[in-house]
Amino acid sequence: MTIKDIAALCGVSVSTVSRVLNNHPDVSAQVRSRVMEVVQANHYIPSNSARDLVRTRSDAIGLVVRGTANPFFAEVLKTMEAKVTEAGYTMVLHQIGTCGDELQAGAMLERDKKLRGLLLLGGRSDYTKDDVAALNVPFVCCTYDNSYGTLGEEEYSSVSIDDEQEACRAVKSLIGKGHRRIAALISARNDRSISELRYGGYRRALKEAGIALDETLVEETGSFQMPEAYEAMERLLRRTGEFTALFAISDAMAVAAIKALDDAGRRVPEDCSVMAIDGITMSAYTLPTLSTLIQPADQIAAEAVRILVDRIEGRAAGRHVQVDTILRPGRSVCVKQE
Amino acid sequence: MTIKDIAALCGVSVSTVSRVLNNHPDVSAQVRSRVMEVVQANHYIPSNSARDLVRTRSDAIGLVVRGTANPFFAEVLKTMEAKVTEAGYTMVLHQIGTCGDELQAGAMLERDKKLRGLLLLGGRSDYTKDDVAALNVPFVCCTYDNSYGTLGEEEYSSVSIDDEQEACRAVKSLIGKGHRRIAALISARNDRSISELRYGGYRRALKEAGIALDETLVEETGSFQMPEAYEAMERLLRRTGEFTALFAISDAMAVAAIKALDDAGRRVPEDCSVMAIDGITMSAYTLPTLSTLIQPADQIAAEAVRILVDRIEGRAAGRHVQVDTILRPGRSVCVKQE
DNA sequence: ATGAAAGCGCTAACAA
DNA sequence: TTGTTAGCGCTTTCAT
Repeated sequence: MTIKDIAALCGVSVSTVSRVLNNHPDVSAQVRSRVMEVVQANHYIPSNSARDLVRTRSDAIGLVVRGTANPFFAEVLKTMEAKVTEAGYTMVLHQIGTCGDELQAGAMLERDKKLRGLLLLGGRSDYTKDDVAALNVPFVCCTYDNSYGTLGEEEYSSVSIDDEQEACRAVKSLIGKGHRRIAALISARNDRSISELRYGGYRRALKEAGIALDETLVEETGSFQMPEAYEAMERLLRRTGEFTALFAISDAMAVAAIKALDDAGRRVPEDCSVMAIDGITMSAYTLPTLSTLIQPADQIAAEAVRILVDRIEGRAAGRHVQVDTILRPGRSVCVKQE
Repeated sequence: MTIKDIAALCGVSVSTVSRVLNNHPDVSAQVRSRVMEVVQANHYIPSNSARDLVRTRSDAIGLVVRGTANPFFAEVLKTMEAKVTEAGYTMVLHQIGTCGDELQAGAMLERDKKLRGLLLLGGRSDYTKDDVAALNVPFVCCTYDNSYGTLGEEEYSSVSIDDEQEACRAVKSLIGKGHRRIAALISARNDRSISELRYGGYRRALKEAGIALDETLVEETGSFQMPEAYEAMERLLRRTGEFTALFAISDAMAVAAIKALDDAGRRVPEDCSVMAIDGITMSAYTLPTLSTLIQPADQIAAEAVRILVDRIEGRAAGRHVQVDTILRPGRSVCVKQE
């Protein structure tokens, strides 16, 4: 069933049908309702391929999300959609797996949907100049920047928290409670991800407090999933129990770690305080509730859209915004017991 | 940059470039590498719109997922993708919001991507004949069936758990531990969703045990989110404390309820046992770990793909499979205390 | 092994 | 207000 069939069925031309379908004003009410009737009756749906192909320009902003599982992204996404609409654009969402290439996906979307700009959520931090050459529209990296890459400040935009700084703050809050033996649960020491940045903050906090780094207190999970975090925590506890606090680079990992501690007979926070970064909804409903630094999803989303729209409309060059986290006190941290 | 530009740049015809891009055999190695070179150098990406438009048939199976937030869907999705590939098809994923229309989205995908079949994950349970008339390929409803609709058994396929039956089983397990005052946390009594089905199972379990239904023990959350579940539990506790066990229709709701109970000074499971249905990863890492009936994601996914492929290849009519849940014992249930 | 040309379904000039 | 028509970028016969 094509637009031609509908036209024939109605006894009008394809352009008239097209006009009805696209809400163009100059169609008589009679013809309009007759066409709609036939469209409904035949369950006709226009081909987006044909539409996209013929349209030379759209008001679409693309959002490429990497990693479906991340609950934090769901919140960001919601606000982004609202802000994009508010700015008079439409949003085209595209999800890819953890191993997908967000720049390639973005380039395809740009091509197919004639995008005006691109929002990248949860991507890699090591783009090269050649990588981004595939993109011909402005783009904003959300929740990460190009810390490990070769891009100049002017060549892209970003909105994120200062991962190193905030991790440092989290660990210092633990130190402020009298803790000096502080373990760390990270995904990997050198994976060019957020983990590496936050691990750096952990090390700086210790250093600035005059505490020597003890590598036996650091455990790598190899992923951001709860089962792996639980197992890593078991390994750490098997190796040493010599710590009174734990810093985890994500909420999900912290919650799994709390269970591992509990299973090993160590109460949280009495025997071990636990502090994390993320601030997802779930960790506010677990027992004990998690003490964490919240990444402000709404603010990140709003800022990202604002920057992108500014760039699209020619009002700005590459801009880089770092938003502050907000401390969400839970019940997983207490002052060091004697 | 179009295929024409690439052709011109290489000094060959568009058909030759097309052949290279689609890995057709009859192109000389020389020409092939030259074309690839130019494609790379110019970051050329073919237009999917144009491709989809001209292709009359594909090997694509569409998957429409309703509700991004659901962590259970992520697991199902993964297995589905694997099974679809294994069967020699490619998968096209399309996510829609909770308020989106999965049948309309499916029909669009079918049109655009020339689908051979459709997998529906997390949709409504009340399709009418006219609703599904928009679909011209076989489809399988996953995690739900058409309990409230008007479809005949032959008109569609489904893979799900028996929600009423499994809820009944969950509540009976509580009764088996000596509980008779069992509260229920549901999303709504009559929302034509899984909640209504599971609430029916709750009522039947009570009835078959000779326990009168006490509506004051039933609380509606109005959503499947944790904050709403927590608030609903607070309302319930404010109204009455007269129960020794709680049945929640989902894991996430149960975890939030446990916190509400804890905040009200009621220990789980000593003062109140909690039992749910879902079996998501998260609830195995909260304290106390949740006792729940697991929906076997892998099995549901595998079964759904198998049925769909059978239908596509003409080997079967509408088929309806109900898979059993698996009890995952946690620490949230114990025998009734005196 | 390569090229020429038709046409997928639609929108948007341009005509009438 | 309505119809005619030229492409959008690509794949695919059919020639060569």
